[in-house]
Amino acid sequence: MLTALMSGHALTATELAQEAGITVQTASSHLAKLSDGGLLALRKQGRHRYFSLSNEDVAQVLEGLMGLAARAGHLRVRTGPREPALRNARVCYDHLAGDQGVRLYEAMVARKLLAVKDKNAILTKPGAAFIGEFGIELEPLERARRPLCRLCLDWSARRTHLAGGLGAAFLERFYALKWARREADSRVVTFSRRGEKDFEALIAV
Amino acid sequence: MLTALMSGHALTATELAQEAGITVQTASSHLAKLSDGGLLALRKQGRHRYFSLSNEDVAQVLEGLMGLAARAGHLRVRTGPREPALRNARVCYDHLAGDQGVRLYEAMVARKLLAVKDKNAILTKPGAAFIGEFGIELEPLERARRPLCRLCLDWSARRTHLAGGLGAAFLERFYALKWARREADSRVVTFSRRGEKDFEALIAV
DNA sequence: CCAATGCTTCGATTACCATCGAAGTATGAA
DNA sequence: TTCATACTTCGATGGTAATCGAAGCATTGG
Repeated sequence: MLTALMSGHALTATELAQEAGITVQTASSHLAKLSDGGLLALRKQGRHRYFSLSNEDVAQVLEGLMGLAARAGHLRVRTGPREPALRNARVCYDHLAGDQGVRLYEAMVARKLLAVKDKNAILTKPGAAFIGEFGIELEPLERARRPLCRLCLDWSARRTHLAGGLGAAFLERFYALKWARREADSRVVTFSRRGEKDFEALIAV
Repeated sequence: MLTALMSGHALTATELAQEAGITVQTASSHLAKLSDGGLLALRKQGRHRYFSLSNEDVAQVLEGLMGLAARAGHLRVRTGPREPALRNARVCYDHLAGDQGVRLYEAMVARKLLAVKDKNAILTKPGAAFIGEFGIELEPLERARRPLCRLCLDWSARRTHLAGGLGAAFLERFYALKWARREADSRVVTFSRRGEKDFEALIAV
């Protein structure tokens, strides 16, 4: 919820609950605590209650915390109880989104397999070697008209993951290796126990 | 423990446990988590393990967090389980120390009843009015040789509270009003239920 | 090699917090 | 008035984390 408020916009309790994937009751209790703690400002407007970060300092500290988390590779956003599977791993068009998608992307950036500049990603030389070792053929992807690497924003509009031809290739490879499969009638991607372990090893630094 | 490490010195697990008022076992588990999280750096030296903040950014973020907490008046340090009463309120020479002592001091600073400059505190005009209303006679204190306002550091050497003639006068007044009493054979100061409430009201902004 | 010191790991207990259904309050619309 | 919407409060539940005693590991000094 705090991350959502980093935009600077004021949001209602219901919107924030949706953002966080929790019920309004739960959100209400947390928002009350955050307000009491002086982190949030409250503006009543009719039957709506708009919450926003109380000042620039709060945003600054959050920015700092997120920076520390990102550097340590611990940006795994703690998922709410609502639809946890969906938040963990899901299909976004034809590539992997959700926590696992974000982790894959961030690990690749951290290991300099991807070079990100101006919201565009480029596969580095070590990156090309990496995907080759993982069993993805680079050539046909490069020949295709589709861009190799694109960045995709999560619904929360805060978390980036890898899309484009390479993103799709990764997911296909996960399917082929039986690391994961797609649930019927759902966007949920389920990792097998074994697959999860191998996936962890793949993205480990 | 993080606060203790803000000094920039590296400290051992045992020292940090003492600082936090917890056992070494508990400290060890927390230190392991903080290290895993990338907040702490570890230097082994013989049978000692020295922990320190891993980099300047961590210190920066902590500083920011403490700033937010201080501004909101929520600097009440979460006390460990060991000797909680002692940490909450105790006698330091002849004035109030522990969380309650710190809160009193910080509330007075926040309300500009005390002006702090260069680690010296001065009672402001509103401050003089405040203590008068509270039933402390200023004149005899000012005539005494003892300094009116002195700042005293907690054993943790991180938390400031009010000492000097005024600090002593406050504690005396708390005794006189039956807000608090000193436990026998102990430095612990116990607030009555009523006294706690009135104390809260006194320091409320 | 043994004892002492510094620290970690294990296991069990306890306290606490998040969570959400249900019910209550407040505002606005019909 | 009555209903609908937005939100909070209450209460019960389950899960999780802090805590510490006991035991284990590692280093040093004798």
